[in-house]
Amino acid sequence: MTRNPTISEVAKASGVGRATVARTLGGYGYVSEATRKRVLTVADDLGYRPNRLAQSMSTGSTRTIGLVIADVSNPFFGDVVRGASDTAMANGFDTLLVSTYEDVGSEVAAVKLLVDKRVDGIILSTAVRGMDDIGHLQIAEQHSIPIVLLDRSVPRVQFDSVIINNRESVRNSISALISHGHTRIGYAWGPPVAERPRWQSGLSDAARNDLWTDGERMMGYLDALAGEGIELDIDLVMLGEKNEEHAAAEVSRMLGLADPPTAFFCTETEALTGTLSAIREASLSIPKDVSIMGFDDSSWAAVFEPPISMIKQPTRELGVRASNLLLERINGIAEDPRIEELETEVIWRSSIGRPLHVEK
Amino acid sequence: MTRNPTISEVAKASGVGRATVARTLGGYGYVSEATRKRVLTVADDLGYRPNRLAQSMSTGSTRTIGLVIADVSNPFFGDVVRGASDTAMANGFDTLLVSTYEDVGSEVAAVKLLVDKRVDGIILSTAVRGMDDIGHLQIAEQHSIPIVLLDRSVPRVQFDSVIINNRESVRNSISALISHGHTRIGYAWGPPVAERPRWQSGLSDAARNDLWTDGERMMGYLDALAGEGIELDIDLVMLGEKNEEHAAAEVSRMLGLADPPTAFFCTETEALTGTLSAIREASLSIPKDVSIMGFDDSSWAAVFEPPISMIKQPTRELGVRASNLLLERINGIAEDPRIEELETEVIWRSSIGRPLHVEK
DNA sequence: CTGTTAGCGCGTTCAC
DNA sequence: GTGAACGCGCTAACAG
Repeated sequence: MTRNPTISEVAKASGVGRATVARTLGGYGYVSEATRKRVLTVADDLGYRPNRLAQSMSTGSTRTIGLVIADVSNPFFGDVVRGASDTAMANGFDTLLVSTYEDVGSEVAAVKLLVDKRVDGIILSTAVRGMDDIGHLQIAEQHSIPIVLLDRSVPRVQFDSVIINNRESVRNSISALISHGHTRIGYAWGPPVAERPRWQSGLSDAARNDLWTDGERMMGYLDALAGEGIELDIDLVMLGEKNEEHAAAEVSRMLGLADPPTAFFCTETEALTGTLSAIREASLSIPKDVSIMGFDDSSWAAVFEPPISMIKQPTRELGVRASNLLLERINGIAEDPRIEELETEVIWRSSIGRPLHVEK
Repeated sequence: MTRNPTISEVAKASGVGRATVARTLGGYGYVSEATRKRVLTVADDLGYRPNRLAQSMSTGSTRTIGLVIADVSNPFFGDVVRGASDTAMANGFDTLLVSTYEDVGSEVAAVKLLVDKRVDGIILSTAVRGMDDIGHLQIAEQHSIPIVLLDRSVPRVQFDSVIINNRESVRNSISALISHGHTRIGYAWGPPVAERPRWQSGLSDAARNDLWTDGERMMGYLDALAGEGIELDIDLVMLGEKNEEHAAAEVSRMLGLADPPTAFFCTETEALTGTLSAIREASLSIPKDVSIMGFDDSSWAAVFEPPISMIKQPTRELGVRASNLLLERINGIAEDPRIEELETEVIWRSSIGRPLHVEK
């Protein structure tokens, strides 16, 4: 009848000491079978529920991991979260989720909060780029809370990371487009304008290495062009805001060029829908007039008319791996930081053809 | 240099009592400006971080809410989670997320866990149907942890709930299809077979009222048919497993009937892609041969050929409202349980036409 | 204004 | 086998 029976109420009600109750309920130490039974039934009758907060206070472990990502409502992250939290849960951990919307300030606040809540570890898809401050990562480290980086690494520091072979997969796909005869390939979307000097020519690979997912993909595009001796035409790269509307506008712009693209490579789902929208608007047909290739396979891509070729990421697996790395760290398996690079898979469908007017 | 400076280490280092430090750091009570400054800088130098666990232990509040849903990787829930957790975070709460995959056992475990972790409230998209046990909801109640039901209510008990006007929106859309001349309307997908006797004729509305999202939608379908004097043909309803493959198989089956459907209503995204896949397979064209209507608008539906008509739910708003209701409860605003029913919006696109062979 | 002290609920050592 | 007692870090009375 009391509202939140504690361990000592159970003790009182069953006529034993608190420690005995703690032992039976905790399943450790010696307890006579008789009293064990009794305590158990009494606890059940009283509706006893252990207070995990108090447990955490004395054990120093919350059995909770923090998951900091850009945006849960983005299908990519939705799948990542699923993989990560399922794996965590299967190991007795639950997950505190925070979305940062690519805002470094929010990320810093989130990590601090998670540290304060004493999570046992953090999986982080960081918003940090280039030379941004990483004090929050150090705070976690200082509290010996392990961090695993997901989808985006921070080359300056060594953390366990799980990433995708972005650069290589884009390079290969673009090369394939080129071997189909395309030389004018529109690209939606590119990295932030602020990073432009970094991926454009004149930088060492080492400097370029401190790039993000989008930077990596852009590098793949550049690699492929360079490999085939095609010069970069910056007019074919979408810069600026990253949303469907802007993608549509930029693709429209490109289609209006004197020498328009005969193919488009889209690095995200929204970039793809924006592109498709612009192509639709221009009454062009795929793949007769333009070829299309996207990133992140979705079920609708297969039923689209025509079905769209996609680079498919092992999205859920990304989360699973991150959780596993984190759990190993939490369990004190202290090796050197590991970086796992997962492979993408290209799903060829009929959205790719030969350009109408092959350049001489 | 010590690893996790506590409040008393800060006290020692700044030559004052623990309480004074607690007051300055906690920002309550009186502290002279001079000592305040000193304590603050000392705390900063030491890299002091409050232990939220300890705080929660003494205040009895964790500033955390639990969010129990079916599946984060489902775009619908992804958006719900976004709305709910953003709203919570804006109010200083973070969210513990658990997916149940529609398994009641997982749900029960999740709720118990959240209770044990002493979350301040729970938002629950329950897997409970019909007369399933709801002991876990009572456990939470007993610990005076408020619960807000989301997307699915449990009519037997009174909880704050945020739901969609499923029945009405489906009824209206089906009626519209009928007024276009369709009388054979395929339905993918229906409620579990086990519930069949409940939504089929012969039951009072009260009994039917204890249905789920899918049951509600099915009722809308039945309402519309009944309103136009069309008899239910159970062959036009997809039952059984709920996934894309089975949807495709069922739609193929329906298309093979002597008197096949001239329109399809799809209650979920996967049901829709499965349906589109089957239609593609059969080389039928939309809307000439068959009309299509879906639930849950997605960005690709607008760029599809032809663009697909959709019932759009205020998905994110669902999460926002749930959070707001929960926060009000947490803040002790104790009114009677409220049920908020949100409106859907129908987005008419060109996937709907007149049937080729109008029934006489 | 400031320091002392008693909890919060549980894990755990150490005698009995 | 079992119970008493201390500590985890912090909040909140209560004296001074």
